[in-house]
Formats: sequence, structure tokens, C-alpha cells
Amino acid sequence: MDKLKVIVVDDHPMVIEGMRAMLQQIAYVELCAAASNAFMALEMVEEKQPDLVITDINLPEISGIELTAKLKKEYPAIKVIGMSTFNERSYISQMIQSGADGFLVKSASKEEIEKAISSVIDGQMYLSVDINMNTQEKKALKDQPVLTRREKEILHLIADGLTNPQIAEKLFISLNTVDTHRKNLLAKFETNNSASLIKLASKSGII
Amino acid sequence: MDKLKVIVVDDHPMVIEGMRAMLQQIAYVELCAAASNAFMALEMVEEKQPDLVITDINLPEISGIELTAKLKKEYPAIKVIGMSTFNERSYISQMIQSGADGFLVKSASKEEIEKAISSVIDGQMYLSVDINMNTQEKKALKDQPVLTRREKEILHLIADGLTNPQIAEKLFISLNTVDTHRKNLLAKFETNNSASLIKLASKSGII
DNA sequence: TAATCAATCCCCTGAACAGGGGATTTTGCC
DNA sequence: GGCAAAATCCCCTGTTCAGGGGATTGATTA
Repeated sequence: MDKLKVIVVDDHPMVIEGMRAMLQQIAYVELCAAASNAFMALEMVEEKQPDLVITDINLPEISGIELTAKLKKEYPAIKVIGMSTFNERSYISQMIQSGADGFLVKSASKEEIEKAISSVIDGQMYLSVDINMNTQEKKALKDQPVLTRREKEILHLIADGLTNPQIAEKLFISLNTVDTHRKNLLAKFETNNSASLIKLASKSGII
Repeated sequence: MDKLKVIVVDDHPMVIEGMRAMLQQIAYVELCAAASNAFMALEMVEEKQPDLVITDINLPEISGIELTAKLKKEYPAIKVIGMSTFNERSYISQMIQSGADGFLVKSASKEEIEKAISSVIDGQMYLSVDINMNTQEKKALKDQPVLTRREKEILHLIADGLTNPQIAEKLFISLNTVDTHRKNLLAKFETNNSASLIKLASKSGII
């Protein structure tokens, strides 16, 4: 059986080398390439056709978030795990919105990395353990629906306390449209009123 | 002019000693006593009548949060600064609810401690810089209203998506009462609908 | 090109909320 | 015991939301 082909993307050589060392210890994994920026990453992906890309979020020029979105669009089969020094909630949220399958902190142990990889390959989402996030919050993040730009915009206005008529006026759209978007938001979050909608969105880091 | 009398409360001797060393470098501050638990702290406060108490949050038996509440009740003039290893949002929130005037992470520098002390003595609230909290969120925390137990209970139920009638049924109280509490919540948070109420409460860490 | 999705608009009804007012009973504190 | 605050209850009105339904346009994609 072929090994799992993995590409690591990070602008810090130390991280690359660290990952290389750790991945070498996982029998079924093969680090087939490494990239220090998004352009190089896209080239490598094209060339190597990996099963998994592990990318830093804070890349120069094109961020890991944009890279993830591009990868997922062009190669939906490739799994992507985001990586960051900090467990910033909004980063994780953005990564997931971009289609990432998992998230790791850079301080992760070999065991955690292995677990992340196997989970993601099995089609499950993996989120790194975070002292600032409880299980409920992580669940909220995993189940986070994908929102359109307009929906995000309206979600924020709802959170800011604007009523539907006020939102309609502000965005120069009809009250009915605002209502439709709000209803779609409620459906996506599987809830049935704005208060809990905002709670869920807030826990997910969208707001 | 007399020096500022400070009492430090922490169950780790190292923290006490560290604080002692740092406070010694601040000319106008005098560490008049140290305590390793809340009982001892209350005794020391009684005896020394300090201007400021700096207390750990995670104390054995009686927590720093309860200690703060007791201190603020018995000696409203004494300033209290909470301290914790982690910048846990809910801890900070609870400390402030208990009446604390400031919050420090244990990794704080001498400069930060000095700034916290001078701010608090001047009557201003001081919150330690936190990578996981932006300015807006800190503001929300500072302006956080004090809620009654019932109000907190109802706030959570609103956030969970229950309607007023459902809350009334669950708590065996009248719909009018629920409505009154909700209206009081809106007034305390200076907003005018449940969605933004939940956003503010969420940002404040109450939810 | 056809199909899909996002974004827009419209209609309906009943329930819930927002914003006023006032009043009573517990509960804790001095 | 008396005071203050919390918690409870009640009334009113108009607006907004929640939950159905259906429909059109434009962009993207298969």
C-alpha cells in the first residue's frame, strides 16, 4: 500500500524541519514536499498530487486561509489541516469557512499530529485541544455552516441590534429579502430565533 | 506621604516572592503582608487595613472570586486586583462581577503590574493585555453590568433560544415576570433587542 | 447549455417582543 | 423592625419576528 503523501507549508524552516522529523516517525506517512509560501505550495500540489496539505495560517503574501480556499476549490479531494502558533478563534473559524478539515497548534505533540492526520483522512474534522475553548465551543465550530457573504453581513447587523427594517434600509434592499436571509441563517444554524442564532454564531467565532 | 499598603494573596510561594521582588521596585508601594489562602487574607486585611489586595483566582477552599466579593462588601474602599495564570475569559468576567478593579496575568511584567496598580488606585479599571481579547471585547467586559442571579438564569435561557413563554413555563413563573427580567437585562446592557443582548453578553463572557 | 446557487422580492398569519405604566411579596441587610 | 433590593405579577399598545408559501434575476459551474 502506498504511503500517505503529505505536503507541509510554512515560512519558518524550523517548523518544516520539526514537522519532517515528526512525520518520519509515522509509518504510513510520507512528506513528499515542503513549501515556504502559497505559490510554491500550489506548484508542489500540482506536481506531487498529495493526499494531505498541512499549512501555516500566517503565510507571507497569500495567507494560509486563501491557500486553503484555492486548494479546496481546485482539488476537493485533498485534505487540508491548518496550523498556527496561536489558537485564535477567528483564525480557526476562517480556516473552516475556507474548507479546512482540521486545525493544529504548532505546539502540538507527535501524538496529536498523528491523531489529526488519521482523523482527517477518515473524513472527520480534527480541532486541536485549546485551553481557551471548551468542548461545546469546539462542537459549535465543527458544526459551523458555510455562510454566503450577504448572510455574514446580515448576521453582523442582527448581532448589532438592528431590526429587519433597519437592516433593509441600511443595505438598500427589501425587508422581505432581509427576512429571507435571516430565515436562511436560522435554518443553517438549525435554530429558530435570533437570540440563539447570535449565541451560536458568537461561540463559533463568526461574530 | 505614606506608602501604598498592598497585600498579596496566592497559594504558591514563588508567586508571592516574585510579587514581593517586583513590588519592592515600585517606590510608593509597600507589601505589608502576604497570605496563602482566603481566610488568612481576611485576617491580614483586618489587621493591616491595606489600600490594595492582589489575589490569585485559583485559591484552595475559598476562591479568589469569593474572596473579592467578601472584601468588596466589607471594605468597599479597598481596591482588588485579580490574578491568574490563564487569561480565561469567564474568570475575568466573574472577578469583575464580584467587584474586582483589575485583572493581571501572572506572566505580567513589572511595568504592567505598576500600570495596573496606578490605574486601579486612580479609580480606573485595569485589564491585562490578552492575545485572545481585542479592545472591543475588553470594553464590553469593563462596561459589564452587574446582574442578579435570576437575570443571569434568564439570560442563559434567552441565549439558548427559549421564548419568553417557554422560559416562564420552565421556571414556573409568570410570563410577565420573564418579560420584566428581559426588559431589565436590555436596560442594563443598554440595548434594545435580544439578539444584540446576547452578542454583548457573549462578548463579556457571561454566556 | 442546463443546472445550481446566491441574492433578490413578494404574500400571508399568528406568536413573540419591545416599551410604557404600576404594584406586591420575598429576601437580605442595617 | 424597617429599609432597600430583588423577584414577582399585571395591564396596555404597536412593532417585529417566525414560519409558511412562491418567484425572478444573475453569476458560476458542470
